Amino acid sequence: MVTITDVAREAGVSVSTVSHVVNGTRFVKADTRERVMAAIERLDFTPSTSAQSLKKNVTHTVGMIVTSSTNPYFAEVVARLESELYEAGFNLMLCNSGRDIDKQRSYIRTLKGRRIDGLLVLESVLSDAYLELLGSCSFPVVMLDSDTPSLTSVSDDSELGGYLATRHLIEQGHRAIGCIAGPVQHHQSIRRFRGFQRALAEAGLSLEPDWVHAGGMDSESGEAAVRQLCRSRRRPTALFAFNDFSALGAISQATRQGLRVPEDLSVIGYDDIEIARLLRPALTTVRQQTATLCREACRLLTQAIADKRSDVEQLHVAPELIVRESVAPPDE
Amino acid sequence: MVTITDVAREAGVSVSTVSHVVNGTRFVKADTRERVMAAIERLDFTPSTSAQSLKKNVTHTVGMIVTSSTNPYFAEVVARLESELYEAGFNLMLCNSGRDIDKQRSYIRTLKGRRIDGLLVLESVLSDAYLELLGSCSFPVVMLDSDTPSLTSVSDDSELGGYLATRHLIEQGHRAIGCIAGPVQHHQSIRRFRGFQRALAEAGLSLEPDWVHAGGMDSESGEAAVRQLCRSRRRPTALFAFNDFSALGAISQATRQGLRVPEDLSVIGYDDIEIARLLRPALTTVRQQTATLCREACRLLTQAIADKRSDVEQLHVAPELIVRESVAPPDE
DNA sequence: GAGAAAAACGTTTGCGCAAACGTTTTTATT
DNA sequence: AATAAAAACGTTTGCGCAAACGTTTTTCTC
Repeated sequence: MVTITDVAREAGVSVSTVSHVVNGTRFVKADTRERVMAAIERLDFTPSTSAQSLKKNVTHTVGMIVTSSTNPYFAEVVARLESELYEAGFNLMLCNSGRDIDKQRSYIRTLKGRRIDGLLVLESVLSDAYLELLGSCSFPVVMLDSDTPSLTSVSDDSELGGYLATRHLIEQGHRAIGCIAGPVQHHQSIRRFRGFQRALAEAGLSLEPDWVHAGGMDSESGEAAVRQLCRSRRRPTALFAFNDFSALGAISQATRQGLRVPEDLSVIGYDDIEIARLLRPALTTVRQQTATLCREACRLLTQAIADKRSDVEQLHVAPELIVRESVAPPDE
Repeated sequence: MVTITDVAREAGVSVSTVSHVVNGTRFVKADTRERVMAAIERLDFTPSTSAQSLKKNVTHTVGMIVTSSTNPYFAEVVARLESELYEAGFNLMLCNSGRDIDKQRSYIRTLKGRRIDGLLVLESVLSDAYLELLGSCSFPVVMLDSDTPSLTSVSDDSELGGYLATRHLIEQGHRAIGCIAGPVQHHQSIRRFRGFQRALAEAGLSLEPDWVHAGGMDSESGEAAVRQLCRSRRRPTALFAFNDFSALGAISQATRQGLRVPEDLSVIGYDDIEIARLLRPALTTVRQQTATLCREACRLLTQAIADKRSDVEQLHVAPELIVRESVAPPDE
């Protein structure tokens, strides 16, 4: 590898001058500067980030731990954050934890060793052990979509989202409303459920325990939910699925069982993934303001990095109801 | 930050001993080793990767440049590769190029500076300038889904995939077959088109120029294709969309125009994204063997890194036809 | 044209670590 | 008990770079 010393020799100057030309940290006479730049060009010199980091104690690297970047919503968040960070001069180290505490531990160790400047965490479920690990980090940490009191976070306001979705169903005339929730540890799912309850209570509707189906936020749980509901005596006329995937599964299974959506069963989702608008019927859903969410997360993180402080802050981004075709008044 | 010197002082040994304990590179008496490990634990010491890299000239880092990781197929590839690399002891630096040559150049510069051990590239379109940049890298490069003669690559055998898709349509009795292709520079699209042509020729069918719609491999181009086809005098009875997204768009638009799928129009996609099986009708498509593809790419890269050589190699992975519901015999 | 000030560059150190090279201590051998 | 051999650890250098500290050269000033 070409080093700064090679360049200095080639240009007939000292390493110091090369360094100052590269970094613009000291005045260098025009023709000297040009000689140096020519040498850099000729030798294809790129300063070693490792050496720079060792010296300057910053790495311009941000770690990102995510449960699994295959989930389209997660994938979008990752891509957006990467772009934002690039603009801010940081590179992204991507880590898929797969919800495995050993991998999480291992990644945090690695990232500590790499002396990352900051960390972003996007996980649907957080264990206590994990939170403790995150607390032990000497760099700023920003959580996405999970408000943990001890850490800075930026989240979709899922309570509001759950409320908006449910109220929409109620306004369309539904009084028998079920939901396809996520796992009980899933914090955003809990918040959506709270919004769901609030809207029901406000409308004086009771919550039928049989109509709540806790699943894994995937299409399978949507399918399972519909299968289960069809076996019960009374069937809800509308379903609030806590993400678009389970909504898809629900619609898919309903269609297979001869139920028409939305005539026989209305379904509302959550997330507004790209294909939501492409389905027939197009999916009515709640859209997370991903762009805002990511911008804010990036802003909080880079600011904490720049200021070298990190007072805990909890930000919420309001979601938006997207009305399409999968919800209609009940047929009665 | 805690350094190896701090640990040495805390444990009452030399830095050398600490280093050897950490790396297991020399025998250390059991109780000395325990003292050192206790000190490491107490101080929460993690060796600085920057310093190690500077010394050992390896970074255990692999760069990955991808057009955009939001695309679900790309997202899956990224996630899989990250997992494979993690197993092999590497971390992933994710870079979204957005097809912008300036960003590509900038990322390659950064990655060179970071002295990455290897690079993975997943781009749908490659410019000459970009290829030259990639050629100038001193670390091994593995391309995904784009066979460029000068670089090692692992690709889906899209010619075969295009052939399989088209032959399936023909076997179902279709003789009027159109396609929704990708942009002309898109190499995988070109290969799919070649397979398409080969299958048609083999069946003695002619290729109707009006029935070929070149788009952007997104849902919009699928919609546009169907709109265009419906305006032409004679309409094909089947469509081969070069990816699932454009198939989705096509089906969505066809439904809107009152065409039933598959009764009035059969549609076959490519990729087999997760939701393909959830649609009604479930999407008949060609599945890329992503797992194999990623495993092979990772194997080639890590091997090239380990061997410090990199003889160019071109690998192809055979895709698989997935028959579902969106293709049926024509109605005549 | 002597001295001071400014301009332009050079020498050297230390960041944290691995490992080559060295030293000391212990154990075995006679 | 003297010596050799083996065991266990220490000292030091250099990886590539930034920048503190220094030096030399040039330009003013009177």
